[in-house]
Amino acid sequence: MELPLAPSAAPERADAARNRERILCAAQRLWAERGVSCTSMDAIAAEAGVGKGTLFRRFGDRSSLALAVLDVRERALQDAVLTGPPPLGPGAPPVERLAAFGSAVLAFTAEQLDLVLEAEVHSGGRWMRSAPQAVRRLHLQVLVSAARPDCDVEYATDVLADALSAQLLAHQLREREMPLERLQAGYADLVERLLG
Amino acid sequence: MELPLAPSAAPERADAARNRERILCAAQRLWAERGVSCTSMDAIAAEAGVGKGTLFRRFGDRSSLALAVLDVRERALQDAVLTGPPPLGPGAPPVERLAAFGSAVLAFTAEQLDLVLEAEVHSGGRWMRSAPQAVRRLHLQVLVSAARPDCDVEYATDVLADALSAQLLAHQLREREMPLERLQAGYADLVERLLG
DNA sequence: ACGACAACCGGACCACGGTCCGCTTCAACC
DNA sequence: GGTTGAAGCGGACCGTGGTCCGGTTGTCGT
Repeated sequence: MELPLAPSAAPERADAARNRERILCAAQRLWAERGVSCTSMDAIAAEAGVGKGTLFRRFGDRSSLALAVLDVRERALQDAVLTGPPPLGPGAPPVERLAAFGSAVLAFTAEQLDLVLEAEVHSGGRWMRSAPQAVRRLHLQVLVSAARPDCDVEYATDVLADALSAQLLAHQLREREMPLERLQAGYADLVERLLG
Repeated sequence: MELPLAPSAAPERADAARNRERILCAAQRLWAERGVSCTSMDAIAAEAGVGKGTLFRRFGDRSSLALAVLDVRERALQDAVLTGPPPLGPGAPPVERLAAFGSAVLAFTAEQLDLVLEAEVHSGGRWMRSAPQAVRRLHLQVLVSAARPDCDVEYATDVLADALSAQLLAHQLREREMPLERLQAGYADLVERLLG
């Protein structure tokens, strides 16, 4: 979560770092134990032994905190995409990579649905601009462009990104009770139809 | 918003009906004047000359009120779909009807983006189950099924419905500054690719 | 006209997310 | 070690969405 956009960014003070870690741990623990929607920010601050102000200065708001908690796992996924074995990693044809990417993201999101929902939904469009989402989008766009440059690449990318949203996934998984495997297959089919 | 699910539902008391109307008007007026996100429920209750409790008992919560305000216009769209001229109404081949439907919904949503966002986003998945959304979904599903019964109809329906979501539209319109016409064309292309 | 009951009303009340500002603590430099 | 300036801290505070319950008002049967 440290964002040293410029290398000249001031280093973090020791107590600040310690508190950040404590908050992250507390959030992870409480959200896992009591559920995301049943855990207030006050409770997290208290669990971390920290004032409310500290929490909010560090993380801005609730959905950003969720994003920060997700960040570690997200990096693992990014690594697998950038340097892992095909078809998720480089080496396979674009359409196959897209299907594999969809599968991976769906699985990732399904594993921690509530958390991703928190980050994605209650953030007034900030989600789309968040770092991990931007990376995902870029990856999709590159592959779409490689598979079928003769179409509206941006629009196709939007559709493929949106089909992986936590909201849609939550609806499909919980309301319509569609199993994950079916959604993964459906996404693969969508990719094939759209770009194949 | 009266929901006489069973015809035997108790009739509405006169003052209750009057208050419901006043609230609906006040909400419409204030939201139009000051913007959706800048208008609190307190303000609406005050403008309507009604207690807060009345407002919330009638409409449950903020997003449901937004839904109620949208309801009138939604009906017009439904009529056009069910009894209007082709290609939006009956008579055209399914793929063309789907493209026309997408166009209409996108235009409808774009016209009142903030309101639809309010109804769609801040409602913990209740949006998907709302009456208008259910009708839209059913319509999509029938057409998809007619156009291409040999695929995962439910999944395709989900994708086509999701591609019309206000969140995606807001992102495309505001963040990426894609003009509405482009999105309508993109949707038509999506339909063609997916089902043609 | 009147009484009785249910539906309805309204605003006090609560919990929560988020802000603000006076005080504290760190760390860098003498 | 002492001084100093700034980064950091925490909890009082605010506005908002949403709930609750004692009092009121409409409606219906007589």
